[in-house]
Amino acid sequence: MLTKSSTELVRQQNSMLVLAALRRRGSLSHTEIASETALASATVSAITAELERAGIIARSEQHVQGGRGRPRVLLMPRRDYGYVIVVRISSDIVQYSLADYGGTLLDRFEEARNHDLKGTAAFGQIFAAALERLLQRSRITKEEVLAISISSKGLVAGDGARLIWSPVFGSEELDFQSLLRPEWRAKIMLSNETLLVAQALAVRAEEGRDDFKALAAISLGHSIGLGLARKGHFGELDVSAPNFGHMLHTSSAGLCRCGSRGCIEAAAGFYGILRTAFEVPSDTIPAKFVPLSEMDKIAASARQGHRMAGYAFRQAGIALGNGISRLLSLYEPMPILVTGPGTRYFDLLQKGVEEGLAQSLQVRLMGPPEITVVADEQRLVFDGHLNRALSTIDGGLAAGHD
Amino acid sequence: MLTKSSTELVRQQNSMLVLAALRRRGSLSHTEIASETALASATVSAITAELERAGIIARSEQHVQGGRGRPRVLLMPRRDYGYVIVVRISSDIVQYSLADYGGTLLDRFEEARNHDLKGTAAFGQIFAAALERLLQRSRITKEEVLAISISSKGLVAGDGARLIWSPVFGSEELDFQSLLRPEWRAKIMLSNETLLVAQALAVRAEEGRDDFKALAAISLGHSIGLGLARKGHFGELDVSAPNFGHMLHTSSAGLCRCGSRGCIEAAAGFYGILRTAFEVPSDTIPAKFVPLSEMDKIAASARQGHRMAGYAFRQAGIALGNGISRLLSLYEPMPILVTGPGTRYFDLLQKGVEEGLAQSLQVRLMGPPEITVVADEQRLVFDGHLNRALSTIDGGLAAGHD
DNA sequence: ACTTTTTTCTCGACAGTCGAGAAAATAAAT
DNA sequence: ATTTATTTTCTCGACTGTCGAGAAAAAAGT
Repeated sequence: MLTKSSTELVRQQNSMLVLAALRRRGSLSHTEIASETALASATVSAITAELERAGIIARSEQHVQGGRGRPRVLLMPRRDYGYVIVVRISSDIVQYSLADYGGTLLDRFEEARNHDLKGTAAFGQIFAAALERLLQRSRITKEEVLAISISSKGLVAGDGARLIWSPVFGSEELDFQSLLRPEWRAKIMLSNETLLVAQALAVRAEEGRDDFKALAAISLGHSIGLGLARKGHFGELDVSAPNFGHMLHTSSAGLCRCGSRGCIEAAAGFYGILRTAFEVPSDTIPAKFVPLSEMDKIAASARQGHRMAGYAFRQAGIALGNGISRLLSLYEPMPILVTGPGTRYFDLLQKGVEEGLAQSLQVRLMGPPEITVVADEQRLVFDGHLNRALSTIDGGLAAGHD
Repeated sequence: MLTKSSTELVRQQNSMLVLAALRRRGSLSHTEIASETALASATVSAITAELERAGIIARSEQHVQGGRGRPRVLLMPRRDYGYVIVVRISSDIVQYSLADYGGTLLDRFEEARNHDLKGTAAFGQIFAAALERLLQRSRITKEEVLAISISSKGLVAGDGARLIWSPVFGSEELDFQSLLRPEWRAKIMLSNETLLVAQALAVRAEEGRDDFKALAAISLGHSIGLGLARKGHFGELDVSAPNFGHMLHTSSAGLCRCGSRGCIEAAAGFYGILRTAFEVPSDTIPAKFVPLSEMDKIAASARQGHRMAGYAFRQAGIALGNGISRLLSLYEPMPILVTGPGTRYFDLLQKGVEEGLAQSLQVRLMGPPEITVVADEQRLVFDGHLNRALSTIDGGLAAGHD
């Protein structure tokens, strides 16, 4: 059932529109906002006055200039309105970053993950301590932090705060909400890493052509991640991170470290490729973590014509291709963007991917999807973090009184 | 990018709300509308007055009564505001129905599909002629028809007017928009049949509990259909019909009549089951159409312990189970509702389905989905038709002037 | 100093929702 | 028969929001 609308909601929506425009473009003048949002000049005045009064945006002093006429005065988000903490949890390190409300990076440090310390309880302590350290280094109080955006590989619950399954902690659930709630008033956001990649790529794509509909980001590495970004009925971006890596590929295939058999990851993840290449029995997990150098060696021998190594990459490609074909069968056609450390072997995977794709009616009808390799996954993840955190902050601001 | 809002849009949204409430409940009084929509009484007055002036709704004469106080006067959609034509295209017959704006069925007839007459052109002629006949029988003009809602099994294009692939016409595309556009001013809507089932079931589910999130309807028969209904961010119902039946099950499996190999349908559709049961080579399509009596015989022998017959249903179940597990991997957990003629063999399929489901991490984590058999698919399809057609008409009415 | 140009701001008109209370219409009580 | 109580519907004024037009502001050219 739909929910009722009111004049207040109109203002809220249009406020968000103005804030989003400022976010996209950094800073805009009164007239630019009007043309960007299609709002009347008078409305822009009303909204910006309100936002300014609330201390959310400010007018820049030096009016940049050229031609004649009254100089434009630029409006922009006030950088000191608050702060955002971004945490990227990966298998070997945890990266903590601090950014301001304007989206500029203020501080960053990394901590190696201690693999001896098992369990979520221990991690929780280290995590909380690191956040404290981040505050102290920049002399910021908890109250000034508006959002804490955390990412990990794995499966995130619908409420966006609980990590249900992850390669790092297995199925031991990790609830960041309850971990941080008492002390922090910031909004806690937990996202799958590849979801953030999809978000960042979708924002980029929207800036270019405006016929953007949907895209899928696939991250290749030790595990296989999928992020989906689709434009909803009302023009809003709808991102999700389905459990692609552990979707069933073939029941006859090898054991996955999640405990099931035949997951995509078990064939296309690094350890799966290694297992096939070295002809390790398919019901053993060869390594907790496969260093890139090891993968590089297998790739090199594959490129020199080594049979099993080539076969391993080929099989991985087929698993990916089949998975993508199923993805496209269950969603609409969309371009595929591939990131992650595994992209350096994409030449070896490609033929298998094509083979795996060709088998389905969907691909025969619609043609194969456009598959592009995109570099710099870490940058995309961080961009996605900021994007998501800042725009939900803006949403809350527009909604609550302001 | 989001789009701007305005006070007019507010009225539009709230008008839709009122119309939707009247649709759901048949007829409501002023106060009932107010409580149902959470709108203020004054607002309800304004909106209903407008709708009444436009001839869309009317007050019923006999005020039904009980207690004391001023009697309530009931408002309801005016049945003679316009008409809706519903066409269900199935492999053997085409059913034409006429309903009024109030949603009551006025006329219905069926025509056997002539299987000798191949091709979409011939079908187009027969189709147009049948619509004319439907008008004449009830003495209605084309101008009074507000929507023509057509359903078929198969794959419908995103624009909701073109049939891209269907078991009936293969990949010969059928564009109902261009077929009917010049003469009819009605809105042409083409939907996958199982999508309509999902729509109808979702509407039913929403009436009961209001925590409804999503559901999947699977139709078992000669082909396998999937309809997905999910509640969007703004409370609206988002239905789609992905190409589930022709999603890849296993590349090693049999030939599908779509021309690909290993589709779910090729294992779980009637002809697939028959093929396995009779050990027909897996690269031949045994029959264009398998009569139910034939399937009943196979089922009977399976229930009496015949090995290959039981195996065939088991394999079909596994294909379904794997498919559902993949569906749940790529979407969120949701209940599965099974309809169609194939449900009479569900006892034989069930064990295979469970086996096929059990193989994935998703199911291990979230538990197996709730699977329910729902009877009377044809009724659901028709309900879905009316629901969809009438609510899009209402949407257009609220949007355009009125 | 005056004009031109461009941007920003302000004012009144208009569209919508809401709460409160008036008006309407009936049943029960006197 | 009249009054009272009760319930529903309708109406009025206040409030919030958007919009177009034009005034005010602030610079550059003449």
